[in-house]
Amino acid sequence: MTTKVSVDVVVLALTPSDPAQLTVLLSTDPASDTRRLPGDLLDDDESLEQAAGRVMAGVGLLEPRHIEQLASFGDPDRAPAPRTVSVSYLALVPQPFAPSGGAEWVPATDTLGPLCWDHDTILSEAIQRVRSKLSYSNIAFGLLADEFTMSELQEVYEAVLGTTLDKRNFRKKLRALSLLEETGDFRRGSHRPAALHRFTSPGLVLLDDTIISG
Amino acid sequence: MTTKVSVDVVVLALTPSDPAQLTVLLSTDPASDTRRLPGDLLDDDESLEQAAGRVMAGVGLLEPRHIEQLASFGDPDRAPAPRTVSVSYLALVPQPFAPSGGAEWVPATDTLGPLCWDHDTILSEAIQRVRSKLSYSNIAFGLLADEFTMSELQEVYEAVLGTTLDKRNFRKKLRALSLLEETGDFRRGSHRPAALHRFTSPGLVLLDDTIISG
DNA sequence: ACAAAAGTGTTCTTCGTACACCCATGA
DNA sequence: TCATGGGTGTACGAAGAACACTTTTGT
Repeated sequence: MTTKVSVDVVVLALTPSDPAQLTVLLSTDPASDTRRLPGDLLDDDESLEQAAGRVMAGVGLLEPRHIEQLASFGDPDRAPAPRTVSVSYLALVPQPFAPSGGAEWVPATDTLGPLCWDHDTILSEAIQRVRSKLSYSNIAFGLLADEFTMSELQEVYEAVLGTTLDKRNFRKKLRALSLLEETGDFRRGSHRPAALHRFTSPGLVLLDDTIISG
Repeated sequence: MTTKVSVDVVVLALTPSDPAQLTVLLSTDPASDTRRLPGDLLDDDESLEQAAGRVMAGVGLLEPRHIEQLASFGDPDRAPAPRTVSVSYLALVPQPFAPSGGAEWVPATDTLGPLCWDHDTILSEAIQRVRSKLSYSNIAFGLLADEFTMSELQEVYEAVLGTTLDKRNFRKKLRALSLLEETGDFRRGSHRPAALHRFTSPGLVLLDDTIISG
């Protein structure tokens, strides 16, 4: 009747060297020497969100762009005794920051080596969550800086969905949703300058219809 | 670091006398004499799903048509001490069965009187979940018997979404998805007999596109 | 015969999709 | 001047939305 509760956090970002690739922040479990999601036991006087914040601070992340509860996992044998229920969170950041606490960034491929206990399951549910939420929300903002080019936004969609998208249709669709505004600034490189955009609403916005159609 | 974990279940059905209305199964909290969601503390050796099954059995529900995890709630002051994290589940049944264990069916209106602790929040998240899942899954099967008429199916959509829908467009859309098949039987009344249908797949099916368009 | 719900098609508009070229800059 | 990524429009087909009457049964 009395159980340990852990809060585990899946922190995702795009890989800077290969923006078509997601990367996840992992710690190492000292006991089994395998990788695990950052997590800790819930304190008596903190909320689940506070615990998630504490876990993130422990790996060097103070302010994720987005965080939401993912799911809870409670099979009696999901982890070694004592019996522990995991409440897991999904956090998004615009790029892989320098981690602390011995954590490191690992490509979140499907061929990712096994993680501790059921953390593989948690990770794949997290990626699935981002993927489905891309199509009916502005969750992409979590993987982007405040200001971004349309190509960068499209890269987020392509990386998470694992597809390529038509540039003209993508821009047309997002223009129609009027979630974005131009900042007036430009990103410069050895090519035509790219107009910077931001999302008009600061947080997560859920849409009635879908952003990317079947 | 050691916490109580409760599993609470939101059981929803359509009201038979008014199929445009959802109804929810509630218990009464002996301490505060207010209504609450059926729930119990997690046993040491059972999974979360098993606990949800035990809770449902306690109110007379052995086989819901559908059950899924909803979310977890863990604010330190969400309920009286000892500090308890709630892992909540959503269950759907085709009609309000005779409850046991002192539970009763209550209309799930927005003007529903207050429930214990944060159970209002849990209930409204549950209704919201059904509402959004209607548009990208066949979750309506949870609120229907094995065989049903197209009008009954449409009633589920209208009750949960709180809208009316055009009969011809609704049927056209569902026919195009080919989730349904005719059983060959008919429901008879003082009117033209209605063809009975069933879902071709037994459980939850997630769709790529949306069933009901904006 | 009448009441009550079942069943069915067409038109119009909107939205998705496919597709190729010029532009502005840095080197 | 060249390489690089930025930026734009149109034509076609598919799907959504609006809309009203006939059918079959029970009483």
